[in-house]
Amino acid sequence: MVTKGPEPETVVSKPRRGQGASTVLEILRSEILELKLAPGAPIDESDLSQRFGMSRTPIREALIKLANDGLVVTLPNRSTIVAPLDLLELPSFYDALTLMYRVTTRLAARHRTAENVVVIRQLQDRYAEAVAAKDVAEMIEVNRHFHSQIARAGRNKYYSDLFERLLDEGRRLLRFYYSSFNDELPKAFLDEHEQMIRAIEVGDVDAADRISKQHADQIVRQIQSYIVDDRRLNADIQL
Amino acid sequence: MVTKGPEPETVVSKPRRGQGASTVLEILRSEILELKLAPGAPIDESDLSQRFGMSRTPIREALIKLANDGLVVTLPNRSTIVAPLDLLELPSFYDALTLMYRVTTRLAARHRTAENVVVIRQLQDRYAEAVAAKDVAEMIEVNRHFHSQIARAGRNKYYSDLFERLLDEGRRLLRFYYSSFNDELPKAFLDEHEQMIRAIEVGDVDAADRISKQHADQIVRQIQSYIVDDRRLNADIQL
DNA sequence: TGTATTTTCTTTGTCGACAACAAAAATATT
DNA sequence: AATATTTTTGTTGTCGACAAAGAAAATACA
Repeated sequence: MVTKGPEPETVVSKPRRGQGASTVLEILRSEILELKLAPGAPIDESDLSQRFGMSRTPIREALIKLANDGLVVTLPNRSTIVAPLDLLELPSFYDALTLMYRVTTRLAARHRTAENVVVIRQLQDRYAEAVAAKDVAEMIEVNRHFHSQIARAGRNKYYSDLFERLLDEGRRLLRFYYSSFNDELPKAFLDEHEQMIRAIEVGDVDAADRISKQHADQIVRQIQSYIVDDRRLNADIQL
Repeated sequence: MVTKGPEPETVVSKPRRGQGASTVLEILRSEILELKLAPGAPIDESDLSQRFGMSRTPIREALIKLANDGLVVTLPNRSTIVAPLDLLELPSFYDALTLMYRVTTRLAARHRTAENVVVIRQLQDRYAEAVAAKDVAEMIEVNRHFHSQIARAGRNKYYSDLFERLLDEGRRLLRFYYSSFNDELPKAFLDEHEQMIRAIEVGDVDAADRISKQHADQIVRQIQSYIVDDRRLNADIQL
């Protein structure tokens, strides 16, 4: 409690009323996703309270929301911990991720506006820059926004909410295993992204479906190169 | 604040430490789903605090969780309100509901244990009793548990979480329009449920898929007919 | 009378303190 | 010495109170 180890120490100036919880939420979320906070690590409310210079109440609110997103686990009367990476749930994760890739991209091909396409293209450009600079962190980050924007273009909040949750969890997994991130895969992504954008732009639902499935398979295979356990049972579902 | 109108007044004896928020959460959830709290109605923290005989802190925690489930909307610095029923989002709802019916039933057909089937059959029996007794409230309630249990038998928490959220929202819709609940549909459900159980029991994924899609279409059509009957808002709704 | 400004009032957001619970440490018991 | 029991310690869950932000009411002004 008193000893101050080598921990992440992002602190901000005291935010406005009503912004306390959300700023803490965002900072903690990114620290969890970037593994600055290790899976399973305990989270002390008093520590955070001191660190962010506010009382425990807004800290608590942020933790409740993180628990709802599955990023932390609350142990009653005991400390909250960063959600462990449960390898047994990976097959479920693969299954849902693949399905969400498909339905969100399909819907985007149907409902996208011209403005949507512009925003998505900008993110694709940023991704290309990250690949050129070999900036893995930036690649993971931009990749998430890229697909998140596609999902929003599909205009189905149920899907985009779940998809963003899955993308976050995936981001954590990629971080965990990103040592295997070689130079080839990011370029393959770049090409697939380009095809994806074109299908969305033209409104070709079938093409969007095909490419997004291929893309999901690619990602899943990458993660699986460590954990060989493919049980994506809905991968071939006809939509 | 002082006047006590004809409001729902479920009060419980003071719960144990750590149970405060969750009991409030469950009571509020059911009151929202059963429309005892009208969509758009403001929720006053002090009122609830008095009603449940606890401080505002655990009340607040419950409200945060309800907001995460989309059942209430928090207006910053102003009162929280019960989430409105947004008719413009119905197409998204139909789409997601149908897909979740399908994937959860498919997965259940693969992963169900003997024990799962027993529990599901018990719920089917309860549903049959409710139909015989023409107890609409019980039918809606049991129907939700029936499909929720099927989803859990599929063992994919991403799907079952989303599905339960959708079922809850659907429950609220059915409540809202259930004046036109006639005698025929519930029996059709009974039959479809029976087929569904059999497909799950035998492990026939294709049959499970077919029946669940049929079932979902049935429900969507039912909701749509209510809305067309009650209001003429279908001009903007994609049918 | 109708609009602009000030004041009051209600409700939320935040705070510091205390009580309850569980784990860890210390003591007793065999 | 090993286990059972008690004490201590640390952390969470809950509380009552206060401050900030809007909304409503009251007042001033045209």
